[in-house]
Amino acid sequence: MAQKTKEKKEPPKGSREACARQILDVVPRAMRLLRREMRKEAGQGLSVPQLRVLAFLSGSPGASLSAVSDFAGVADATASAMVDRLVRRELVTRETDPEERRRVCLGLTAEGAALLGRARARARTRVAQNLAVLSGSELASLDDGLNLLRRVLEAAAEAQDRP
Amino acid sequence: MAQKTKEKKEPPKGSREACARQILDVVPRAMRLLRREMRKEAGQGLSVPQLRVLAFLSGSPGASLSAVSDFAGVADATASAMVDRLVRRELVTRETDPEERRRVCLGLTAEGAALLGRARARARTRVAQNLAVLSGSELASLDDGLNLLRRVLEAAAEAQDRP
DNA sequence: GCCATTAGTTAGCTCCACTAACTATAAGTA
DNA sequence: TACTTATAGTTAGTGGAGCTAACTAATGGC
Repeated sequence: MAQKTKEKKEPPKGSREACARQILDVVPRAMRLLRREMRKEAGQGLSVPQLRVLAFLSGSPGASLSAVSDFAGVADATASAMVDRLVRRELVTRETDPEERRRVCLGLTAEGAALLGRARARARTRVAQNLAVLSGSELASLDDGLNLLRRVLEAAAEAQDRP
Repeated sequence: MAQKTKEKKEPPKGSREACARQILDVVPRAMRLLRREMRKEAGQGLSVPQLRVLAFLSGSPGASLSAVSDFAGVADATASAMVDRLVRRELVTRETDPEERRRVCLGLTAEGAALLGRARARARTRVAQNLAVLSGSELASLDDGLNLLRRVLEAAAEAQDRP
């Protein structure tokens, strides 16, 4: 019954372990591709995390730093440094909230918004070009898979809050 | 009526652009999860790229540095530094090939192989736990999607060689 | 008024990744 | 043979991402 033939230590096909193995293999590769596409003129000097932060701020103007760190899934200090780099490039505004003076109000500058628009569109286009090797139905399958992966990530994020 | 009401500039559903958008969103999140699972006792102090290099050397003993950089998809200098860190931790052996004295022969030490085995198994298990939220058929769909993504990555890698 | 909590920042570390410049070996060629 | 070119790695220098720990400053509760 689904007994594996003890070839090394391969997990049974279709199992969670096999899928985990796939994730461990494919996700880092995909991430590398994204980074490289970003660096190659697509991202106008923005890193992937930076693009993500800009996109977040675009959708949540006035957000606090902890909102950013929460969204990005990194420590406060990391988010602070990331935001600081963006502020120095004048892509993001950072001012203390008049009420709640420990809070900080983040937002995009005009330049930041413009750059986000360009970088986002280009990155998407570049990735889309790479997707040309798939047929329409394959594209749909990939989309389904990504949605499932998203669900897994959301569940994992929740699980991390209350372990 | 899954017709969207023209919210901003959403690309048509199921298009390559929509899928690219998904990838841009989901892959970085997934990568973050992997990194964190690795750091949290799963990876015994190994980073994701380090684990990947060890796994590669496990399957290709005697590989050269350029083989590593090729596999990892990074510049030679990056691979050299990565390998150097592993050598300093005594997880990897590095000796010059007697024939072809500019070449280098890489391999795992016993400790490296043991650590790889542990870290790999644990990382897989941790990720597999997160997959528990999916049903069997969903798991299969995710697996399919990952295989498609893998194909895209391979095509992209080839395209990068001759642009 | 004091104390605990909360929001961010700073400092110090490691790793990843890049480019450019360099060394050393090998292979080709005049 | 000597000169040149190509190949394999390393070194140096830069910058971003991520972490923890320790700190400042503001708020809120008691």
